[in-house]
Amino acid sequence: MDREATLHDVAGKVGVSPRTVSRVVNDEGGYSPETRKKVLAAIEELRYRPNMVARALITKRSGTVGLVGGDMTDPFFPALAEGIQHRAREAGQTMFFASTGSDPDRQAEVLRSFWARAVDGVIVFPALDSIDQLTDYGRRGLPIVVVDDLVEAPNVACVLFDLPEGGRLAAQHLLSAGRRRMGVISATVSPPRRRHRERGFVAALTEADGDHLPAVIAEADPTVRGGEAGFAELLSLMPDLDGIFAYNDLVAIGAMRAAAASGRRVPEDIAVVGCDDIEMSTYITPALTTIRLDRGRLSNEAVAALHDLIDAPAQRRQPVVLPVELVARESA
Amino acid sequence: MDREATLHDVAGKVGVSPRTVSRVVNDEGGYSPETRKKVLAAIEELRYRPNMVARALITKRSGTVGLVGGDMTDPFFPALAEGIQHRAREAGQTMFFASTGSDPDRQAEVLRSFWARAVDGVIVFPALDSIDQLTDYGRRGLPIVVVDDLVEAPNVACVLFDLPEGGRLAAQHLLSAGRRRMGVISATVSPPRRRHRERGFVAALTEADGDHLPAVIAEADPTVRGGEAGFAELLSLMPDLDGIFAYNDLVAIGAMRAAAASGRRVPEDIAVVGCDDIEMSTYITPALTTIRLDRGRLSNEAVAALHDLIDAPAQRRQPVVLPVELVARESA
DNA sequence: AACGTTGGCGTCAACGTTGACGCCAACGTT
DNA sequence: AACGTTGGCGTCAACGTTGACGCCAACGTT
Repeated sequence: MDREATLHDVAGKVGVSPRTVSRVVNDEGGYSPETRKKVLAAIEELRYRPNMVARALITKRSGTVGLVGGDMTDPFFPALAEGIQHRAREAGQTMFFASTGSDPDRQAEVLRSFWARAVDGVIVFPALDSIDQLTDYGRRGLPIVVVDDLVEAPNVACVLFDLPEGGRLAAQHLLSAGRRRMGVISATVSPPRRRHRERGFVAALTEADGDHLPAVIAEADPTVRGGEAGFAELLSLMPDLDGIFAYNDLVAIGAMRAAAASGRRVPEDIAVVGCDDIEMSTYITPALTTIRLDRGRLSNEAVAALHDLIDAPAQRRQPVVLPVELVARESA
Repeated sequence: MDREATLHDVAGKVGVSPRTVSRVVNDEGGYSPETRKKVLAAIEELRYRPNMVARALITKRSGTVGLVGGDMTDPFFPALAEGIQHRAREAGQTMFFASTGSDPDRQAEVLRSFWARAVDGVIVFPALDSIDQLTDYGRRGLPIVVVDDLVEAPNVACVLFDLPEGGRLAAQHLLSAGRRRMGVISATVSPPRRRHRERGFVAALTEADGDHLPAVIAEADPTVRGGEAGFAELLSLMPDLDGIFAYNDLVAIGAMRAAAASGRRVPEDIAVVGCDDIEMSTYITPALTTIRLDRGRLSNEAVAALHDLIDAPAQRRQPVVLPVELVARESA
């Protein structure tokens, strides 16, 4: 438990200046092959590791990225965090993680703490009404990748799924299964400007021919329990409901449970389409028909966009839009 | 996007030395109320935030904790990470996260990177055969909380669930439901020294009176697919199997699926008990009987143990053992 | 032979803090 | 009146790096 070795210790051992050791450590060049060999040997022997804190203080690069999520217990999230963490590690970076519960104040606190720790960039699942915060940090020079929203600001890049298309696919699937009286369960954590799924769904219904009714819309927490409540709300708006498009798979599962509890069969009486394609959706009975969002793809694109932003700030870039697909199983 | 304000800027504005501003920022005392007020006003106006990197360089405290997990996509994990992150944030700390896939080399890499970034401590779900690593870092002065294993070393504290009791509860439940030919699906990622569930289960069977057979044991990945494979393996060892205790709920779900696919009914033909009590277990059909591990409790205890260790290193402490309970649902 | 270039270093200062120490005026104590 | 204490600061150095710069010997060029 003695002190960690520093550049100075290595330099002393080899008989060169710390600056030369630093050059070797960073592969800067400007040293002879023999010096290099001796330095590397001393590094090995003393188990020297560069102190990232000291390095960060002067370079303003800490080798860290922050992930700001809504709620880790949302089953959509872990695979994403895992992917992002992987990619970041491949780039030699370590990942901070914090969740906001979609609360803008907590998001502000999280961003402050990340910023004070000199993160090189952050990937954010924005909390409610927090665009100004993000714009502000972008202007102050923090590279930010925003997921699932469009933010126009310096140092901000956007990566989103084509959720309107997801809504359209869900609507078409339900329509072609003969459903005529449909409801959407939206999420309270999703502000109006981010209701892309819902917009796509409603638009597809509006555009389609046929005798179907316009969709009714309920709002709920994005959880199984929320789905149960959302189902009840939809039912009160349209008692003979025959199709549901849910904000995510958890909500869809909740809706299916509530449907079963009310004596309705899924999909015979009510067809249900979810969104996300979490693992559970395959294992549930009936297996859930859903809009698949490719989380591996999202992780890759988000990290790539962030590194882009870090390497070449100031440059404008187009939002990255990721395709979605409908996975037909048993529930619709 | 101009430079961030520093102590120096605040000091200049107020007309005191940076050291005095630092004293105010850290509530050290040694300044007059009027000075304090002026300093706070200037801090507000300049939007000054202490630079944690500079602070960490000299205090050797970075205000960060690291969480080293096996795999974020294991549904047991997110609630835990969420809880830990919460508690850490309450203490003003930011959380690093990295997963190892239970690979000791990756764990080594993760610990190196955390250490280089001066984490104040880490909470580790140890990878296979990685106790020496942990002992080593403990000796070098890193406070470590190890989950679900016993490690005797300086700066290392242990928090574990009473898994032997979990195994015992599962065995008793299956026995009292009349099961006589039982199998255990263990996990490949769990080294022999950490097979507490299995030991408890087998011990309870051995101790119990009756005409039941000794348990057969299969090994599998701790996933649904693993559970399916584990079921097949158990069946090949004991074709008329009537009870299963699975490493975790995912494995139990896999076993139930394989049982159904083979035409067996759960629980009538084969009773299945899982372990963890993940959310999905309530929603699956049949709902899973399982050993509940209280993850909120684990988060709290782990963070508390870590802060204990950080505040008073060197001191010996007892492992914290958390109780478990059996939740009877439909599958057994 | 005189010159410019370059390889291989070293020196110094700085990043933004805090620990250690010192100083002085104001005050209380004897 | 002389003294010790304490409140309220300031100064300086250090944490472990890297950027900027300079220096010198060795070499190639004309």
